[in-house]
Amino acid sequence: MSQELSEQEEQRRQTLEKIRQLGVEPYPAEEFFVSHLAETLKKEFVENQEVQIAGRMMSQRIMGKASFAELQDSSGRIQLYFNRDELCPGEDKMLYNEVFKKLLDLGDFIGVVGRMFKTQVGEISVNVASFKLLSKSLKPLPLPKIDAEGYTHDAFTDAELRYRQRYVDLVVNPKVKETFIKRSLIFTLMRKALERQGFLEVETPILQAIPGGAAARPFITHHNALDIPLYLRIANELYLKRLIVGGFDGVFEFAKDFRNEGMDRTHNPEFTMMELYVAYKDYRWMMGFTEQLLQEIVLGVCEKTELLVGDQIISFKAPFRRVTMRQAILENTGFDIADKTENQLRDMCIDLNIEVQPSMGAGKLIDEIFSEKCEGNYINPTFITDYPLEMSPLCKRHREDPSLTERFELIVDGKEIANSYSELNDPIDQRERFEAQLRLTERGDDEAMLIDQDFLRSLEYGMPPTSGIGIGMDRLVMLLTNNHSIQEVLFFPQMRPEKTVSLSELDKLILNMCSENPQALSELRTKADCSNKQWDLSLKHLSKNQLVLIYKQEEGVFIKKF
RNA sequence: GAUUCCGUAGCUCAGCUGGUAGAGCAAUACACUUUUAAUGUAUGGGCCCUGGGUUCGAAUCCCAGCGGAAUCACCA
Repeated sequence: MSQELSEQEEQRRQTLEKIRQLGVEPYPAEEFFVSHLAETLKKEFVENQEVQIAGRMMSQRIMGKASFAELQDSSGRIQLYFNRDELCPGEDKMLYNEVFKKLLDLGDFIGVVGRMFKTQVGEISVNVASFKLLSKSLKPLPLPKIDAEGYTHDAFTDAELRYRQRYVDLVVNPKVKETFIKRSLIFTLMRKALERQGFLEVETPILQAIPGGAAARPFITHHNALDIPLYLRIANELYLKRLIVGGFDGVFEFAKDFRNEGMDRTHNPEFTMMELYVAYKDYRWMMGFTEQLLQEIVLGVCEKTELLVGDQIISFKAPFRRVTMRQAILENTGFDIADKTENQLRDMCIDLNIEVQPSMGAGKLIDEIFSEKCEGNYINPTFITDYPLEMSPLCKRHREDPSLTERFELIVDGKEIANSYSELNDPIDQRERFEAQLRLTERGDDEAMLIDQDFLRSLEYGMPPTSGIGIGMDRLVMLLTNNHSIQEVLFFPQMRPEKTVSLSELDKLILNMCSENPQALSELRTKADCSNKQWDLSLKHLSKNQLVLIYKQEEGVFIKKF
């Protein structure tokens, strides 16, 4: 697909040619030895030290026989000083006059050998003795500039462009890079903490025949050889529990899960969840473990337990507050949900102006009340505990109240960050709960769970008492990096595909002659003044890009706009 | 899915109640040996998101579509 080139892109291609004509390879193969990173050189300045550095040239200030440029590597930027007569000591000033001044463009990768010095203004710089083009850039980058007062001008801010072309975003917006470095650090810290406990990192299937472990709509795909539908996992819970049955004491997985639901600033179709299962523990133990884990991670990432999210200060200092679901609803609405029937709960929802559907059971109704009226009010980390039985089909009954379960969710900044159970290990109870879910499906709840027979079989062999937790990693990263949209913490958030249809003149001509009303193809052919070959090509192009529809009927072949 | 806002040069944006497309940065050319949002002079660069309509005339008004953002709904 040949896209029209802008003037600057044409110029850069011409420059590329000139470089080749000079005998310089714009994409050399060999290694360029790098001795230092920009940031280290600035932090540990040693006058006259010889260094070799590489990166993108991000600015150029040419002043006749001397010039300054900025080199950006993975660590940051450092200034380069090019002096014509030092760079080209002999008669031939080509390298400076031609290659550096004219043939290098902003964004090009160069490697530089030189010595450290400070300019008169005190800026740490590299006095370049020689340089080498490492890779030519053919597209101009957006070039935000920071002025003396620290204000950024011409910042590359268009969210659509930033997400679609994250590589550009990363080159040009250092804050974005920071976010992703922090993301990685969060994963590393969590992994280390889990390994320190002796837990085993495992991998379980992403393609599942029965999508279980959560209430959500799955993506469906198809396996050709087996000729069966397969689902992208919505959770890995049931597999991790099988491993506990198999005799591991603690297993965890950083799992990409997939849910075929709406997209907005807190939901991406694929997201990352850390799930952990520990044998012989209960949800109370897990609360203690979780608050220690999070406190440790927050300390590691932010160097303190308090952090600014939006305009609120959130403290991750353990212990976190613990509130039962019943208390939470009582606190926030004045209603007591204890011992209420489904109908009473439904009336309660109506009183609270919460929309209800006939498919909703008692559990779902309580969940609605909580998420509508309570969840948003818990800003500091809070464990909400003891959820109603019906909405927690994989969770053990509460040891004191059989209508409740031993479950908690961790709410921070009004949003769920983690969900945890004393896992249900009674196979008969588990089968009944699945069957209850099945009845919900029949009532029209398309998220209720299917019965995973093999999982039940594994429970029948016996699973030790186990506590499990799932932590929404993307949301955790959002919190710890103070980003309020999930797209900002995913390198490549899901976007609608770009329409990259480029049409030839003839394509456009034919397209303009078509309308939503079908017309005979032969009629159109006579109007279009072109060769048969061009005609054929254009039609194929247009129909391939779903711009026109060509179809056959008894009366002949017809064409219409899609 | 609903509502609101947005789509103009490589980037950031201006362009009023319709009348020949603008600025800064970037680009090109020239000058300039410690500058730093370097500077000075000159020059080039636009399917004004797409398709219809109204009009003598549309970047501008109307309709539809595409893409994005925000809010809500759905949803962990």
